[in-house]
Amino acid sequence: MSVVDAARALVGCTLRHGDAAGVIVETEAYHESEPACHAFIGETGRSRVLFQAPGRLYVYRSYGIHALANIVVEPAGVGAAVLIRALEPIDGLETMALRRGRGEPRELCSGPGKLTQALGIELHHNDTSVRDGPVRLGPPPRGWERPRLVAGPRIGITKAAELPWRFCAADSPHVSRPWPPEMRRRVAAA
DNA sequence: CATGGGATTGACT
DNA sequence: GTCAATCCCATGC
Repeated sequence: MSVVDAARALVGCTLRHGDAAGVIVETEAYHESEPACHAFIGETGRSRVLFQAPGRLYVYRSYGIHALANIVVEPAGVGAAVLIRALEPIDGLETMALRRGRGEPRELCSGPGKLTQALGIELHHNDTSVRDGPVRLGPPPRGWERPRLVAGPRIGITKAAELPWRFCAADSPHVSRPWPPEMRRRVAAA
């Protein structure tokens, strides 16, 4: 599966660490062929995990402060991953609130740095498995309707900023940054 | 070994 | 709207 298809398909799936869990409502795709991806420069100490077989967790420190979580996709040898940018909290909200220092549900996981803090994902989770490891990817919750998706440019990057590789659950109040309705482009749910 | 940049957030004007 | 915090890593000397 291409990393862009994977980014679409991951919206609606669940991410869990211990008792804290949420439904993914926002993702971005990163691929070695474009310069915003950490794998663009090739396989280095940092990007090594991106070239692993699918299903590894790639965690790195951003701006010296935040840990950002990605799920590695594409076959081994191809550097690509999906950044998890926002969750709708569904479990362990009290734990999340303690870690975040604030309790409003929309402030718990509505950003890539916020959700890792809320779930307790740290750098030592880098290169663990999302199937067997402490941080696990799961199917959509029972009875959960697959959301309509909207696509747009990725947030906060300076290179390859034109690619519409950001995917959000339409109208979710838990996305990191909504964009105006006239800028939205509908895409088919994967 | 020194330096610069960054897939962010929260506080402040 | 602006801006600082803060650290890992890649690069260059």
